[in-house]
Amino acid sequence: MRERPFRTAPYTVDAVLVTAMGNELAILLVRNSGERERWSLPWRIPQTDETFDAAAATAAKDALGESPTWVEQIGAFGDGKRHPSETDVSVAYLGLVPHETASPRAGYAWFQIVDLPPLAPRQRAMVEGATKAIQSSLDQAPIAFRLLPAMFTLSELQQMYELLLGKRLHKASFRRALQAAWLVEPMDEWRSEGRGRPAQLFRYLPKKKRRPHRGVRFDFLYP
Amino acid sequence: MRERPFRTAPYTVDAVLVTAMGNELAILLVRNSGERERWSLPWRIPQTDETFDAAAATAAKDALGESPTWVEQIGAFGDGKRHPSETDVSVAYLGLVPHETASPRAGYAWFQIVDLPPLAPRQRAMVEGATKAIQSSLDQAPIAFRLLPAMFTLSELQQMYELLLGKRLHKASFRRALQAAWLVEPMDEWRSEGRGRPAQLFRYLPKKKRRPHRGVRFDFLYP
DNA sequence: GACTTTAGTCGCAGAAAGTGACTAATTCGC
DNA sequence: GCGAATTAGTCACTTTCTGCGACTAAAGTC
Repeated sequence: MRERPFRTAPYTVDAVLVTAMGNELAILLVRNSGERERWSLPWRIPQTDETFDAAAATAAKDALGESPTWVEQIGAFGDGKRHPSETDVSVAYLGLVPHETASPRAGYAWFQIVDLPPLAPRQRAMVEGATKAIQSSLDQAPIAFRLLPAMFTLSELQQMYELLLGKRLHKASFRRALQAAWLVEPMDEWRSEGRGRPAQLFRYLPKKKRRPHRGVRFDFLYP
Repeated sequence: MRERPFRTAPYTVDAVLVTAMGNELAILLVRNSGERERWSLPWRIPQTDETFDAAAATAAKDALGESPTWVEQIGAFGDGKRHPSETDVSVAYLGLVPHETASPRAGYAWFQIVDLPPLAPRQRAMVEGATKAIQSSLDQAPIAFRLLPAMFTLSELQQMYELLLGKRLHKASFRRALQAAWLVEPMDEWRSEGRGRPAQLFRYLPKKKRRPHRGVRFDFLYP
């Protein structure tokens, strides 16, 4: 922590906006004004009486024009690591965005998470925190569903889980577990993807309508 | 957020120190100086160049003379809710303490979590955040083990899980799952608890020595 | 119309979980 | 000293769940 008088709120709210692009997770970065090829997470200094959550939502909307489908605080970061804003503390948020509805505004761009440009140390820590948060709440929260559009095929859902878990799943087992967990509801619509039999569309089942069931465990992996 | 110049670091680090007392979880509070029956979480304003983690550890040591066996940040709290320190932001930490080694210093006392005295709104939010963090990482992190002394009997471990999960477990299933998960290692010691057959002591198995295994799921409940 | 491609289901074999009854080792009451 | 009570620990049976290959279904391609 540096010693100096604080003239404005001495912390930022930073958004780690995540989407699934191709077969990788991607994160939204914004080009630093002035510097040619320096990028950073979208961040914002909360206004008077603006909550953290609101500041994160605003940062996301500035970047994408849309609100994320899932927003979750992942912690406070500081501990001496540098940040573009020069503040001492940053509150980090994870935001999930379906790739379909996610067109970045000018100056913003998606970067695959495995191939990020250099970031300030504190922001790199926040990205790592976000990926950990995704991993750890994958079977507690509807992470996969929030990265998909409202309606999706079961194959799309399975691919999303395979991406997030980093392993292949067996089709029949995946669907059996899905049914047992009452996570999903069939629609009366089908979508034809060119070749092959058309797939039925499903949507995430709101909690209220669920029957009692056991915890989900997508553990079944392919050899 | 109030508008005013900040003269000191405008945030606190607050510790939610949790232990298992009897058959309930309990939290450590400190009596507010001056006020008769007002209590609050132990908190601390980090010194220059003191990390959050270090500040939380110091707050815990001031309270108990011991470091917690598990320390984990649970997020930043603020959003306009009041706090004894009058700062705008608090970074909350969860600390786990085995009840055996936890003798509070003067002015500090354990309160069962179901029966807390009134707290400032922001601190109440932090307590709720801590209980949520415990629930959600119960099967990812060795929460139960960090609330027990280094050596324990399997009955004690089972009781701890029953406390944390809020449901009864079946003895044979519990032990079978425990074995499959390689979480625990038998010692060459037994402890006689008065009446009944003496119980063998176990300890938490350091990660390195574990064999590959499937995710743990203590799901088996009694009727 | 045969072939390819993707969606979706069936059913078996083996693994794991739920459960009650059993054995083991100690203290307590008499 | 000895049986009852108490707690620890295991066994074996039944039910449920999982891994997985093989199957049927419905579209496009040539």
